[in-house]
Amino acid sequence: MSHYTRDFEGILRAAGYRVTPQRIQILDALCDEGGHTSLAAIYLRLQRIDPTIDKSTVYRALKLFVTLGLVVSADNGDGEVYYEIARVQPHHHLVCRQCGQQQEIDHDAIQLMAEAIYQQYGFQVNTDHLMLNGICAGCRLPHQ
Amino acid sequence: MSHYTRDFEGILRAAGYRVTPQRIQILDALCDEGGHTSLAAIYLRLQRIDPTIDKSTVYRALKLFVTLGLVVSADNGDGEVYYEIARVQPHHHLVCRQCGQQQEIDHDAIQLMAEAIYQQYGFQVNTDHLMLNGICAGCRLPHQ
DNA sequence: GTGATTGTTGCAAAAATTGGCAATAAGAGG
DNA sequence: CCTCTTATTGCCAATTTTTGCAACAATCAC
Repeated sequence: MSHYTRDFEGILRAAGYRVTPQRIQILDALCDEGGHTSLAAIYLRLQRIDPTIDKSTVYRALKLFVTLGLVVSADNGDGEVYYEIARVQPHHHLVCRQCGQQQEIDHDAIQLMAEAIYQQYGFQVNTDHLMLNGICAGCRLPHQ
Repeated sequence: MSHYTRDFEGILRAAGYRVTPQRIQILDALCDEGGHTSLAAIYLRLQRIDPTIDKSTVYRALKLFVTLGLVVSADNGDGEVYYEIARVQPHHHLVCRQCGQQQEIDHDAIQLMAEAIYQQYGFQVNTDHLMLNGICAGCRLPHQ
């Protein structure tokens, strides 16, 4: 599976975990779905490929991937948790409270904050994937 | 109940919601527990005061308080979600991945980031209560 | 390959969270 | 104070998420 951005199998093995077809399929599903994907969507997709995969396996795999940093999870605010393959260069999202639209931003602004915190508190922040709420420019300004 | 930092009842009423004994008791529990409190802890405490309060009522009340901004919720990373009375001056937490210790920080560093994002994207971030993971100074340095 | 070791899986049961609904009670208006 | 309106509650059922465990299979040593 060459569409992975990282050597997931190697990372799994290096951490002492096993590479199973279920885990590979779950990673594949995450990759193919592209952007943010919910657990329900992943499970549905897997069902079509291999109906014997249990939902608890998906839960466990996703939790493992998140703790390993392979996958990044975020709560959209609508209650559902979304999962996404972690990129090498982390990025973040601005979610508008008004229109619900999401905007990706890069790491720069976050990096600034992380450095300030490091200076002040000696704490090394690991900001993989932030989800920031607020009001986007379009909604903030009265439409003219 | 004068130990509230804000006029919760007024805020509830102003938003068209009713002030019920259940909601007051849940707010009291949040206040008295001080720092971060889990839903389970709140429910346990309420049971001793009034065993007729249903768990679903606690879920609903907490969800309402969060959307109203009266209460702030954060995922510690250990799976459990924690709730806390929102302060007027928002603050944030640094959670160490190694030792699990939490450190409170004030809004300054976050404010900086929010301003940078506003400058660059026109997006007005609403950062009520952030939970940042990383490595604290004690764990990062080899103990000497 | 073959066998041993042990992490993983699927299943089922348990626990947590959410949703529907009739009865109740908070708030408004007399 | 009484009545009316309707948000809220408690109860129950449905749904989602987690957990325990025996069978299975990935990995390693040979």
